Amino acid sequence: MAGRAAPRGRKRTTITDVAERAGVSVPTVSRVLSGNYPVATATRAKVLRAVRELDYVANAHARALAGATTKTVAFVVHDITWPFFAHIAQGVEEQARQEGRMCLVCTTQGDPERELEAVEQMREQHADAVILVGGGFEAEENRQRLVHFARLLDEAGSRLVLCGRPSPGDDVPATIVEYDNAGGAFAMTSHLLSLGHRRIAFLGVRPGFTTVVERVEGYRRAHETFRVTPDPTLLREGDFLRSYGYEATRELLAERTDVTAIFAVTDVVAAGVLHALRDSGVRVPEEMSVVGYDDIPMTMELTPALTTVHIPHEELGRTAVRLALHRHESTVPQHVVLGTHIAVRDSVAPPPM
Amino acid sequence: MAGRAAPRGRKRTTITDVAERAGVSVPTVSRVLSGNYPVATATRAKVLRAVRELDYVANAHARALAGATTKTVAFVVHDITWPFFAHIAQGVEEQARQEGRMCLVCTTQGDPERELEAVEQMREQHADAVILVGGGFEAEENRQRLVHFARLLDEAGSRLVLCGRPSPGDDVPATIVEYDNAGGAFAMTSHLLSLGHRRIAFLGVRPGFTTVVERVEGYRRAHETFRVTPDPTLLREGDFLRSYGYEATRELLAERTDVTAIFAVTDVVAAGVLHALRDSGVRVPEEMSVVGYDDIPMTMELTPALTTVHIPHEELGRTAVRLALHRHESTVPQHVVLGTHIAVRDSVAPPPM
DNA sequence: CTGAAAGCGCTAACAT
DNA sequence: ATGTTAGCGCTTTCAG
Repeated sequence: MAGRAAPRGRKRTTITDVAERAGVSVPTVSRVLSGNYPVATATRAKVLRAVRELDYVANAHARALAGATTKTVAFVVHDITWPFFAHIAQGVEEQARQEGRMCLVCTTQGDPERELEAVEQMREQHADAVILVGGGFEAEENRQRLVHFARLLDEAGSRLVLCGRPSPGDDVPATIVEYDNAGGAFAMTSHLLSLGHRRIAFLGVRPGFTTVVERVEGYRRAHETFRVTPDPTLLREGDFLRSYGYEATRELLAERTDVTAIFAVTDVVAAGVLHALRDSGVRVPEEMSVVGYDDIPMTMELTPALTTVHIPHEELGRTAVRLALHRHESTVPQHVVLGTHIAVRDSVAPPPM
Repeated sequence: MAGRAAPRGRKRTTITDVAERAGVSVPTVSRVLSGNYPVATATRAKVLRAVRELDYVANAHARALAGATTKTVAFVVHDITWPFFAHIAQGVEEQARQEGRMCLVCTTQGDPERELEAVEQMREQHADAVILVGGGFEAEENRQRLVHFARLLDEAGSRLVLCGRPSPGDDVPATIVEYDNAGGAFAMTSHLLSLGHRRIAFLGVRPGFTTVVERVEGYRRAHETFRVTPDPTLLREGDFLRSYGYEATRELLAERTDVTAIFAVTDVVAAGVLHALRDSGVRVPEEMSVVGYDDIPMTMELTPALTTVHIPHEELGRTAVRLALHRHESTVPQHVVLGTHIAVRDSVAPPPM
């Protein structure tokens, strides 16, 4: 004897039960359910009735093992409660469903170790695609790890997708779906510069963190274009927390009075900035302009409504899934950059004086 | 011959490859990896080395099929971009990971049909638990469907969990994790009544939708307790959208002037309410008190900061997973109601005059 | 159009 | 402590 005693879940109805009840063979049931093979109408009817009567659903694992595709897409994010990720996840889920896939999620809380574990787990699950969402650190070690994952997944017939993260190198079997991160920051900074702002603080620099690096680059390029030399002490290091925006702003105000605009690395940080300015009695935008990045719904609730850079979150997610699953079609590119644009609201004005 | 030609993904490394490379039998590799069986140290080392060299990961499907448990937990939500759901999801994910499970997500956009499909899919996946998050309609048909699902999942050794939705009946094999929805509304309404408010509008009634029904019930009970008869025309039907809050408030203001407080069914609706009041020149809280429900982070950004009912989102999610997975332990209850409480902020004051 | 037979990769009794 | 064997539930050649 072999196999094991039913581990806890007792009798699940299997395809054999259906076959017996319908008075046909197992493969016939399989054919009816797959629907990709000729089956007599009467037979099909018998089978379907048995299926219904028994409340049968196929065992996805058996199916996957026998060779049919997995029908799952995996996505790995830092934190699903951050609107930035939630909205991308939304796009992923939508497209996945449209393509007949289920979604596996993993959150890493920004921990590279957990990202690693997550990818391993996804590999075990044989997901059709593994989508890594959001920025990461540029360290060579990370880059190599990504390349390695890309190859492993590729060999296994799956696909690594980097969504909102730059390519780890040419010739890596991965799908890259970026948004024009630097471009958005460039446009926003230009917007401020063209209004006359010359001392624009950038809050939330994180050396080596891709997302931020790109945003800072856009900030710099705009300054160059306007032939303005940005004051390096105006670039402040920080994370993505609201509390950071608050504190950094208080410090900034305590230190100097020449700043006329604040570019927060994310909308959430900008919320903290606005709060600090209100607490300090600095009027926005009359005395200080404030801008953010991401365009999450909350920006509408801020006072004043926040001018920010719009990212096509849902489309990023949808595109990630679509490109990965259709990578074998010749018309489907494997590296795209989606556009960003400024959403002008009420938190920007020309500098005072 | 049988089996099928590798469908697209070519050679995945299997346990057999590892066994060969390590010079041991397949079950030995299995034992090393499961770690629940004595294995000679030297053998273990050889195996682990082979695993590393080959970048081997076990095939989750084969494993599941052979009887080991699935190691996945599924959750079904309306919309992952709603903070209410995202935060519960966060708790689910956290606890699932802690219990060594992966997470499957499905979003239904509130469509009962899609909820049905989702549960079917989850059944195929043999998730260890299927967590339905959020309210639903009370229709008898839905109730029966839930009971049916509960039984099917139970028979299959899985578990239906209702998170933030009342029990569909006694004697149903399901885990219920609620929050004190009516209690929160009761406390909030009492808060307003005790400050002297007598005309409290409730925006967002949805007949038959569990979440709302309970909130309205709390509203009513509080009125009874204060021996105030609520004006039925003050209960307005609507959905969970910000735009509804806006429009309903404009209408309300156009119709009558005696209302001194507005209870919005959710914080998002409250955001619309506040916006409408600002546009109408009604000061909050001096001329009108406004409260919400859910306590999502955004409430801090509203002007004024919103007084609302706090729901322990993360804990709901964590509890759902924990209770479901440990349902066989005698100390683990299968129906809990987590507490809610008011979070007092700046949007409430005594009525004018 | 349908059934018989083989095998996907793994785990769990059964023997040593 | 390790190898042998059987089988999880399904899909897929291959025969008829």
